[in-house]
Amino acid sequence: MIVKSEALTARGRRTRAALLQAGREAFEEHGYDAVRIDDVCARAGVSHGTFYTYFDSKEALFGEVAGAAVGEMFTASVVGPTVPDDPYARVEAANLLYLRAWAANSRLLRMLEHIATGDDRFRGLLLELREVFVRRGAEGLRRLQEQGLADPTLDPRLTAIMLGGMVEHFAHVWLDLGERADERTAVDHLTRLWARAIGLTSPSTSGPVPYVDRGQGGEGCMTETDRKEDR
Amino acid sequence: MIVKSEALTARGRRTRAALLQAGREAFEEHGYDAVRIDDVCARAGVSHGTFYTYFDSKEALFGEVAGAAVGEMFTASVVGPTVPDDPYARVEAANLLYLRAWAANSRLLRMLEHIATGDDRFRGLLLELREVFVRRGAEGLRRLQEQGLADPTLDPRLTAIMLGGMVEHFAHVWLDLGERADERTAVDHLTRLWARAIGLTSPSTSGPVPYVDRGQGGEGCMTETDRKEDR
Amino acid sequence: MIVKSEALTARGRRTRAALLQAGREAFEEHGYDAVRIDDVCARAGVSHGTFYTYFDSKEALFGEVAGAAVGEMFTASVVGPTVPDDPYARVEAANLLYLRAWAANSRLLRMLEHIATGDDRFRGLLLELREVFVRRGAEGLRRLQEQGLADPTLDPRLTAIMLGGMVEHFAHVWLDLGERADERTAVDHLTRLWARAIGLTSPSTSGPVPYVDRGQGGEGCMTETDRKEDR
Amino acid sequence: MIVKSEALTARGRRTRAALLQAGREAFEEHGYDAVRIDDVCARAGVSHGTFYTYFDSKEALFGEVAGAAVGEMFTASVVGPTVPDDPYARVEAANLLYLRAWAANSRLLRMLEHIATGDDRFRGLLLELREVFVRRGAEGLRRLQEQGLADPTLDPRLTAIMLGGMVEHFAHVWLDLGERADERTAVDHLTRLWARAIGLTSPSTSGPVPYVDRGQGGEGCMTETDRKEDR
DNA sequence: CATGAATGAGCGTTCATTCAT
DNA sequence: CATGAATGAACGCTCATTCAT
Repeated sequence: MIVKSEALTARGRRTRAALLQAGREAFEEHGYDAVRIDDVCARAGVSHGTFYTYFDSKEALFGEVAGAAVGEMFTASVVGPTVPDDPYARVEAANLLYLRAWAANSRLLRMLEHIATGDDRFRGLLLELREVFVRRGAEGLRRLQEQGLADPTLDPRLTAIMLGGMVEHFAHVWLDLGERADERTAVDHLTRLWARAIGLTSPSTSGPVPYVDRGQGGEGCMTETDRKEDR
Repeated sequence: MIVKSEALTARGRRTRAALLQAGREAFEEHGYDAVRIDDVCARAGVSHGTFYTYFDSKEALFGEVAGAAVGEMFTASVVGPTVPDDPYARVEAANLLYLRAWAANSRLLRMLEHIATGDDRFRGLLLELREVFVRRGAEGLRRLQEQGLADPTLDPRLTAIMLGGMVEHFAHVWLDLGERADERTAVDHLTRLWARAIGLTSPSTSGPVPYVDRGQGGEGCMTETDRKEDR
Repeated sequence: MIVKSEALTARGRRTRAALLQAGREAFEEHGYDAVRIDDVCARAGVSHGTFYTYFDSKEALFGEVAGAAVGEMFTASVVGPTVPDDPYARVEAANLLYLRAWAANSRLLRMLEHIATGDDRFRGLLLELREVFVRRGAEGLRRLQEQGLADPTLDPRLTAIMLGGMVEHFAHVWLDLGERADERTAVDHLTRLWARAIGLTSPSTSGPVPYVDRGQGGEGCMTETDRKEDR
Repeated sequence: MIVKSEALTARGRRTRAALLQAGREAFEEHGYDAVRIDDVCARAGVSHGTFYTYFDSKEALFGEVAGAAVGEMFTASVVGPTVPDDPYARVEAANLLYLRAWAANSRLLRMLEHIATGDDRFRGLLLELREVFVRRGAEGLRRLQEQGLADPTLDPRLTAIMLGGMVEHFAHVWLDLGERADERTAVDHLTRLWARAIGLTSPSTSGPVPYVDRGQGGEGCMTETDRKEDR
């Protein structure tokens, strides 16, 4: 994706940034199709023609906006070294970060998915984004498997796609479709499901003790979570 | 959604059906925006003006097409009584059916998601579809919990959304984004992840024995599945 | 050049003809670039959108208009059998017809020349037009040569191009650039120059006796033509 | 045509000359309409805004470019005193020079013709160019008539226009439309046609003896020229 | 003098929808 | 019922020209 941005003066950089910002807001508010170049220009406080000084087309603008969102996803969802080395805690931290990163870019990423359906240039961007997350997840799982902390019979890539998809999809349902849930409960559930799905065995005892039904009984140390009523 | 279909002659019914079928095909092939009324009419073999005898607008046509797809999803994904009463087997059957039902309607459902973003009428249809599946899943889980076969601390609705989302999202990645995987492996993984995530304890011993790491050691009775290499 | 004209109703045919006529007039009056689709539609009494029911583009409209003009040139400039078999008389008749045919299509043909410069589709039309006239002229000359009535050392094609060009160019100067001359004098001069250039020898004595300077004298039976003063 | 060129520094003169040269090249390569001020500036190595320091508009630039081309036509096509006083030889020399002068300015002159159609300022320039050549031709013919070397019944101006047009038009067909011919043959034909058309009688015997059919026979002292086959 | 950012009028084209026949 | 001609609002994009720095 070639970008019109060589040799800009300070003023030019300001205008370009204003258009980019205005574009991002407009796309988020109204969706790709509903956004008119005029809307973006009005919001950025420039005339119609100025837009084309900085972007070749509406599509090009979206390309940059989406690219920025993708970049933010990458950086925002890295589980830093602050988080303790406990696997469960790290999964939990990752889920939390992912939910939040998605929350910040939800609308744009949905748009990217839609546009990518019919445009190979955007399809590339989308697949790249996806691949980074899939790789990261698969790598994490493989390490756990090697440490004997997770079921070694699971295919790392497939599993990463499936469990990563669980989180992503929930984010969509929660944030875009209005499913009511509080963040803490959501992250707690996601993490427990994830951890147990891969058979995660905590080396330490930190984190909620994963449920293991040790027999046919069915009783155990459960606390009733806030049960959600149907709307 | 009011439908223009009262009192049609036989000929009229045939024309209407042709338009509906043509519309469905056109939407699936080219996507909502790219479809022109002309395309639909040409495919149905009627003149441009005739379209408006049967549908109020392009949107109305899509409404019916999407409604039909939703209906198919409902009927296609009911796990029949043929499947044995084993919980694991029923989850597996449900996953297989859901993957296949999605495969048959993938494009239309993605379109419905997209259109629903900006149109409340379609949003209703989408939420209705989602709700049926969520209810069905939550109900199933609650039953297992009551039978002591699944972790009773999980919120049924939240869990159903998350695990259902896992399947749905994987279907999208697999079918729409071209992730390579064979159906058997996919269903196997989805089912194992699902079953273990809820702490499913098979009353019988049918189905792959769920992996349970019974201690700190990490050895156990696992069979190596066809490990998939990264692409 | 594909034409949008299959299966038109009487009404459609009328509208199309109106647009064609309106287009021709507009092009002739204002030139290709200055003509707006709106102008054409207003003149034809239809709305803007209707234009595109019948023509794919402004260029397509011009293609048909130019094609019609070219067709008229062909038919209008055929020296009929009414003209006596005298070579000189036939050349004269041809020149007169050509001048008049050009007069009727001058502006359009100049536009065709201009557009053809940058567009191969129109270049083809232009070359075709030119070729027909060149062939016709070369053929005529060859016949005269075979009859021993014209200089056999002249290359028929080259000569036809040059003398034909003389007439065409004069038509342009006369009609488009406003050079003042009356038709009779113009045709008379063109014909005499043409005839003498190829060494035409009249078999009969009809027509103005071609000037032949039979020595160094320089006297002869000449009538002073209306001498035109410089402007 | 007022020109922005008073009181330029050396640097200014260089910039102006660069723009002029760049403009000429751009016009010749892409045609008036297709040339963007940006193209010219880029080619001249100056910024967009600088253009308007030296020229009032794109049209003004073309005016100067065209003016220069017209000037070159004037100087390039003067038959110098080197050419012997033989009339035929001088006509031949003039034709050759004219063909070559046209070759050097063909594209620009065609553009001038086109633009002059709708712009009176350029129309003036065009008519001036034309008038100079017409005058020159008419004057030459008049001299020959007075010397008794050419048909005195021909209107000098009209004849000059017609025969001059023959040469000019051939140049166009040859150079712009790609008619194949070699220069020598072309000049030979043009000159023979021209000479015989005005009934030129050579005082000397230099040059190809003009074909004169001196009776009804049709034989004569002709030499077969390289006969060109139809393409 | 040079720069290049900003301007904005202008135009070709699309297509869902209406309606006379 | 079917037809298909007519409608017209809407929008992306171009580019010559201006002007503050």
